[in-house]
Amino acid sequence: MSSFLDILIHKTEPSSEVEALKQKITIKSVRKGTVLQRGGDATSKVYFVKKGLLRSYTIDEKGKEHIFVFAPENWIISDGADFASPCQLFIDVLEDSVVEMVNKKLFEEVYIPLTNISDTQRTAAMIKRISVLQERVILLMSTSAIERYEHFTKTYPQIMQRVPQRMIASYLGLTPEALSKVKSERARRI
Amino acid sequence: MSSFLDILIHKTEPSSEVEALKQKITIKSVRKGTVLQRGGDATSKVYFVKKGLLRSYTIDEKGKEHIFVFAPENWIISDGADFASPCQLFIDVLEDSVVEMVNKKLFEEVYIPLTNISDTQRTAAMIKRISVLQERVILLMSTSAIERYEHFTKTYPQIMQRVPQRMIASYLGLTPEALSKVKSERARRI
DNA sequence: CACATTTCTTAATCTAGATTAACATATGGC
DNA sequence: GCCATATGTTAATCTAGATTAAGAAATGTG
Repeated sequence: MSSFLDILIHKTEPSSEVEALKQKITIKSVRKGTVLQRGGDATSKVYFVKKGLLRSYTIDEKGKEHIFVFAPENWIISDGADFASPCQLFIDVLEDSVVEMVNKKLFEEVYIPLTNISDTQRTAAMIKRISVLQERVILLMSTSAIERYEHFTKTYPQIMQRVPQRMIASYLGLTPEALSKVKSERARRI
Repeated sequence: MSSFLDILIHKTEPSSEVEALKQKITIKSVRKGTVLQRGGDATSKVYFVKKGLLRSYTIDEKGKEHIFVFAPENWIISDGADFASPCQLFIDVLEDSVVEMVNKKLFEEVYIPLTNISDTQRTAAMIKRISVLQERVILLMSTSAIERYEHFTKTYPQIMQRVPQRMIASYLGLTPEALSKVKSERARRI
């Protein structure tokens, strides 16, 4: 995946529209702990992570966080809700990062038609996304805590090294104590 | 949503390609109970439900079914896995139905570029899909059985009437007994 | 209609994971 | 290096939902 600006720079016929769009894309260094977007915010942005690590999450009525995704280098992160509705997700910064950001509405309406990425490529990317979410739903419905943990370690070994265990628990739909327990039970069994 | 054939029929400039494609789309009446596709099958199809009701689901190692989606009239149903990998889902028929079916690879490679649906429309449809899956993941991670049930009754009242309660339990990630219990507890509380 | 099959409910028991709390280790800032 | 804060572990207790089993209600079929 190329960054937003990379794609625009390589656009074959530069036009004033493309130039105007480039102006709307912000590059920003953001420090660990910065909250970029809150659940309930009216407008939402799309972030391309050039460097560092971001996450998206919800906070339930009891104040508990549930991590939806981690986004390391070269990932895009945003609220998946259609932009008509207010966003569901918080997005914040887990490591000092550099991100490109663009308004989501702009992204969907202008950025996509203006770029050279083919229809097919973009469709393939979205199908991939849907496929990952499908697997996540199936895992949540049909597997135990330890199975989900083992799946995570295999699927995202890089992220394992970079986030505290309690956040992996949160991604898996577990409390930190439960993950700790379940890991030590497995260790004992082996 | 129009059916596959409807979209092709309204294509502005008919061509031999479009005609060839029409030949590849099958319309079929299928009886309740028919299994259209099994998890592990190498190739997968995309189904448009003209009439009736289909569902997709996995079967875990213990033989337990987990329903992924219901698809009533005018819905599209297919395995969301990218077509490189074997399919994860079973698809079967819950009510005598009429479906249009097309090979998934064909659908992605040929059908999409040949039709008049704009890029933007299709992108919007996929974003909607992603948004629904995002909400499903969040619900599975952060809410109780009864909350998920109440959300389902509000979101899919039509489906409520048409499928046995044990299938709703399966969709919610519950056993039928648990759903029955949780419903009667709520009824008592009110 | 009668009988078989599927579906739903209730109740008893069990268990994975939550909750609470206390303590042990890191990690980071001054 | 010292203290504060964030993180991880363990253990005791609790609980939502699973499992098992049995019976009741509904639905379908000859």
